[in-house]
Amino acid sequence: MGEFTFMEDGDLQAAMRGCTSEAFANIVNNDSTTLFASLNLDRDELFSFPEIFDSTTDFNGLKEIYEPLYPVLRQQSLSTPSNVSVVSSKSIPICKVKEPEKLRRKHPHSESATPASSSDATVAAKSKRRKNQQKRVVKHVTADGLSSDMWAWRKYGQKPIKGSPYPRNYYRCSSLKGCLARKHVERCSTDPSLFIVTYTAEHSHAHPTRRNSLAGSTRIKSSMAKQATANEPNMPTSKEDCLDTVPSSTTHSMASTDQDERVRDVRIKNEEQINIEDSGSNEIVMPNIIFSDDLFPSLDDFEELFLEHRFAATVD
DNA sequence: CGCGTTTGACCTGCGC
DNA sequence: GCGCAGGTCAAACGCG
Repeated sequence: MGEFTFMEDGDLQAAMRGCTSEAFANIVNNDSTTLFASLNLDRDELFSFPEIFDSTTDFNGLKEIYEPLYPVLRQQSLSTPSNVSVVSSKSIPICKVKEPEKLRRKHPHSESATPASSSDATVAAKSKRRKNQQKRVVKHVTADGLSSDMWAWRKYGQKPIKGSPYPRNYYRCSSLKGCLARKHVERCSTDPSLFIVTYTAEHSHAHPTRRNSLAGSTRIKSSMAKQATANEPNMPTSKEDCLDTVPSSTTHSMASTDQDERVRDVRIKNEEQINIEDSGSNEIVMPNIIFSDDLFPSLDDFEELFLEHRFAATVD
């Protein structure tokens, strides 16, 4: 915490508030110089705190990033309702996502679509939300992340997507007949190691028990992983290879300890709670998780993630 | 036999 | 109104 004494809380808050989409775009482009200019920050000053910029590709990195910021951000969130964007480590992979314009058309009620001018307002007024544009949860996950989905899904369609070399797969919940939950999975065209998973509607039934769902969905998972890696010559395609992609927390879960199960539950919850109303133009990719910029998790969400991870780390 | 995927056809929303 | 693209349906087939 002492590392931040150089910066008054107000300065930090200003910096965080100043992390607009423009600044975020600079992060996306790894343009730190422009980023610091847009944030009105001294680059050298910031780089004197390497823990902020150290390579972090796991949740420990998230902890390292967020822990020093937490009290300040928490205070700010309590005092001001304004949006807060948290600067991610520059080493966290960033995935440029879908066409913003198209998304605005499809999700005219998203914040990013707020008309800035009368002409924009006209355009926005012309746009109509699709009938079935219900609440959506967009996640970017790795192949491992795909395997950790505890729901039972049945594939009902596949479509080639314009502009993407990879097809989109459509799944519906097969745990209960009549459940309206849907999801579609497509490989991120800019980062083939990532998959864009979009959930629509909600399950009309309780979450299947962990063990049962694992035991009952082995076939689903392996086939999903197989599909996920289809059209990708560098990815494993055999069933054995696919099983290799299942994270250890899942593969050994059948005979895991309660401690393991608790940690796994925290990890699963971390993924499940990234609820996004509409997808945005830019997203920050965490390991198995990606946040849309205009849907950036609220500070409360981040706090919960942080506390849960802290707990998980303690258990570990 | 039950439950899964595959895949072409069909439906629907949206831009022009 | 037309065409395009995304989303869904359903028959055929495969697997355990």
